[in-house]
Order: sequence, then C-alpha cells, then structure tokens
Amino acid sequence: MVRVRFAPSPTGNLHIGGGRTALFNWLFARSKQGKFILRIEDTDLTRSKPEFIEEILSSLKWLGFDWDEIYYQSRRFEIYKEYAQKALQKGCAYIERSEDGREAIIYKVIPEKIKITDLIRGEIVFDTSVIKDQVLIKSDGTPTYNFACVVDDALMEITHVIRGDDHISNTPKQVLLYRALGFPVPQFAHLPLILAKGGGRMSKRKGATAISEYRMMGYLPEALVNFLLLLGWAPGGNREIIDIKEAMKLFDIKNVNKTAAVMDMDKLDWINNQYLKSEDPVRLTEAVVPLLIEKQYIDKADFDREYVLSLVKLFQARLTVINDFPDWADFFFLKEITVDPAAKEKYLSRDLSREFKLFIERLDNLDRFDITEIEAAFREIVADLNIQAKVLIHPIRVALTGKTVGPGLFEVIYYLGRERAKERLLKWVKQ
RNA sequence: GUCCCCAUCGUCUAGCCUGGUCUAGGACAAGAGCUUUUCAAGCUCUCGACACCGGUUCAAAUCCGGUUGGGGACGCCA
Repeated sequence: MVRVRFAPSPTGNLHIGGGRTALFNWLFARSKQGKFILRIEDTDLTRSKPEFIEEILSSLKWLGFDWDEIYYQSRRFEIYKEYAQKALQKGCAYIERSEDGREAIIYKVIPEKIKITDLIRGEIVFDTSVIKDQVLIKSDGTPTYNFACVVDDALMEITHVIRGDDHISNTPKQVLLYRALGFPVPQFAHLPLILAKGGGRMSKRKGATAISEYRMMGYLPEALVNFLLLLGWAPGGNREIIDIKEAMKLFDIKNVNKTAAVMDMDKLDWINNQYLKSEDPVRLTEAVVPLLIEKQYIDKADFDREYVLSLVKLFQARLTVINDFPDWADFFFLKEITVDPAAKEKYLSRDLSREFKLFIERLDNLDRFDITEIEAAFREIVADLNIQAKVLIHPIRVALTGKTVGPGLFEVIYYLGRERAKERLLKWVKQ
C-alpha cells in the first residue's frame, strides 16, 4: 500500500511551492488508492505558530486535498529521543557536551558512496566524506529535521517521499540514518522548484507566495490546482484544461519534469478565466456577494440575489478573477458613477444632446422594457439619424457605465433599468 | 569555495528513454485582423526555441564528453 506524506513546517503560510508538493503527493496517493498523510513539522518551538497551522490546513482544504492521518512532531519528542538512544547503543552516534553542560546526540558520518534512485531524476551518487557529522538531538532536547523526518517516515511507513528539489542534498544524510536505525529506505521523488518571474526563489517581493493570497485575489481552487499541475507535468494530447479527477487517471510520477518552472501569472489568469466561464453562476454569485457587501454596494440584510445573479451572468465570461466583478460592475450599484477621464474625452467631448434626448424619449415610450425592444428602439434611431450604431453606442456606454468596456449595451440598459438609464443620459443633455 | 540538480519559442510544455516520421507540435503572452457594440469574451493569422563546442553515427533536439548558464544544498532552521 502506497503511503505518502506532506510535511509542512508551520513557520509560515502554505507557499505556492508547498501547495504543489502537496498536490503531487495527494495525486500520487489517490491515483494509487494509497494514503495521504499530513505531518506538521513543528519541532522549532520558537518559530512554529498555531496560526500558521490553521492557515496551512485551511489552504489544503481549500485546494481540495483531504488527508487520511495527521501528526504533530512536537508531540513525538519522546519517540525521537528513544531512537537517538538506540543509535547511541549501536555505537553509531556519540554525545557532545556543550560549555553549559547540555548534551547533544550526534551521528558519526563515515565516508562512503551513497546511491539513491530518484523516481524523477534517476540515479544520484553522493560522497559522504563532504557531509559533516549530523546532530540528531539538539542540546535543548528537540530533534533535528533530518532525524525526526527519518524516524517519522519509517514509523509512519511512508513508501514514497515526494518533496521539493531543495531536499536532494538532505537525502544522503537521511539514507545514512535509515540504515543506522535498521529502517527500510523509502523511494524518493524530488520535484523541481517553482521559480519567480525574474529568476530565483519565489518571495513576497516577486509576487504572491501564499496559497491563501491567491484565494483572496479571487482565483478558483480548481484553476490554481490545474495551473500547478501543468507546472512540471503534462497530461498529454496538448491538453491544458484538466480537472483533478482526470489527472488522477493520467498521472504518473515518472512523467514529472526535471526542470524548474517559472511562475507565470498570465497563464494562471487565463486558466482561471476558463474555469470562471464554466462555473455555476449561482456559486459564483455566492462568492461575489461578500465582496459587494464589503464594498457596501449591497446591504447585507436586504439585497436582490436574483438581480446579482443576472449581473454575474453578464460578466462571467470576461472575468479574470472573481474580484474583478465588483470593480467592473460597480455602475450597477453606485448612485454616482465615476467616468473614466480618457473615456469621457474620447466619446463625450462632442455634444450629443439631440441623440441622447431622442433615445431617452424612445426608452420612455417602450411598451415592454426588455433587451430586444431596447435594441429595436436604438436601431430605429440610428437609422433615422443615418449614422453608424457604434457612433452612438460608445458614448451611451460611457454615459451609463463610466467605462469603455463592458457587457453588451442593451443588456446593460435593461439591467440598469429605465429610470437610472434615463437619468444618467440626461446628465449629458444640454437644455 | 565544495557538493548536487537542471538546460526545447519571452513563459509553461510535447518530442528525448526505444536516434531517421521534427523544414520541432500545443498553450500563455505579444503583434495583426475579424467580430459592422466595446473588450477584459470569441474566432483567424503572424512572430518565436533544440544554450555552446566537440564526439559517436549513414543520420542527433534525441546517445556521450566538456564549456557556459540557471537553480539548490552546505545550521544544534525546516
């Protein structure tokens, strides 16, 4: 039975790279009917924070990665000490006493060649003569990362260690410890790192790093997962949009790339738009409502959900992120709209009083105020005036929305309602 | 500095293992156009890569070596 683990350290948020490591572990486990284990590596008592644990767990849940077991290393200190004693008894470790009299347990590294077979990279050979003796238990009694990791992976019966590239150099140290303690050595698979746009490591200065930030920005978890999946793995057949269920069928750890990938926000945006388009409008509305409340565009206690739903449908295909909606659709909620200066200059610098007045009259006289009737009325006017439709459409859009881009004009007028449309047009009519 | 990993369009990648089917395919981005209602949606087209040098071979993106470049690790952090 396949057993894999994701082992984050709660000294920070769940990173985009961590998210991808979790993804590949989860995918591997689920595609092999195995177990996905979560292990919180909180041995550094001063740097580990409960709020980070919360954050990591909620990010994993948001991404859709459920775990079968969860462990906290801070509750297992006795176990590590026990195994350190065993190493001592076997004679492969020694005690080092510091000046203040505290004792650390150190593993003695003997020069040899260690060969590991990485599932992604193939054979890697290390010479342990360049590795220093390894601390197992620090003088404060807590275990070191490499030691706790080995003991836990062995005790938790982890069959495959799938982790970031940055752990390659830890691998020979760990193999040494597995052998010393008589544990079977698991299989290793080292994932390439995700690099920042300009090269180098991802950092706050080079864009969003935490999964939760992407959530806040309005990305869908399915889209982010799809994006992460494509960073280092291809489903074949030139496919770009693939959901996790199908990825489970096609995924093979051996097909994961060796090359580090650069984070490309443009591609993420495109993928997110693809998912947004096929998202259930009702669900999207649920996501959008809190944003509208926050901006005070709607009243939490009293708003028309059906109306918001209609507007969501109007913008859905164009949204890059969910959070675009409040900005792009603001004119449906604001009493006073702000007109983009450039748009005003381009479309409303000419006096259109006559045209606007005509249109207002036609809107007034409509028996049925619906999209087809509005358009019919508009078409008649441009025919009468003998002008191109766009000559009038763009100025009207700017007058009604304040923007040069948006949904189709007649839908905009319909959902704005007769009175508001007339009112906004009237502002540009000189008496 | 030492050790390790990596190397196809600007970016993500297919192809590489099992050399010829590759004048290297797709996607994002960019550019051009269409959509006689915008684009932030849609459609069409264009631009654009096997890092370099040697070797093996009838034949190399594919195999081998080196160079260069990028990345990572060298903590009583994880």
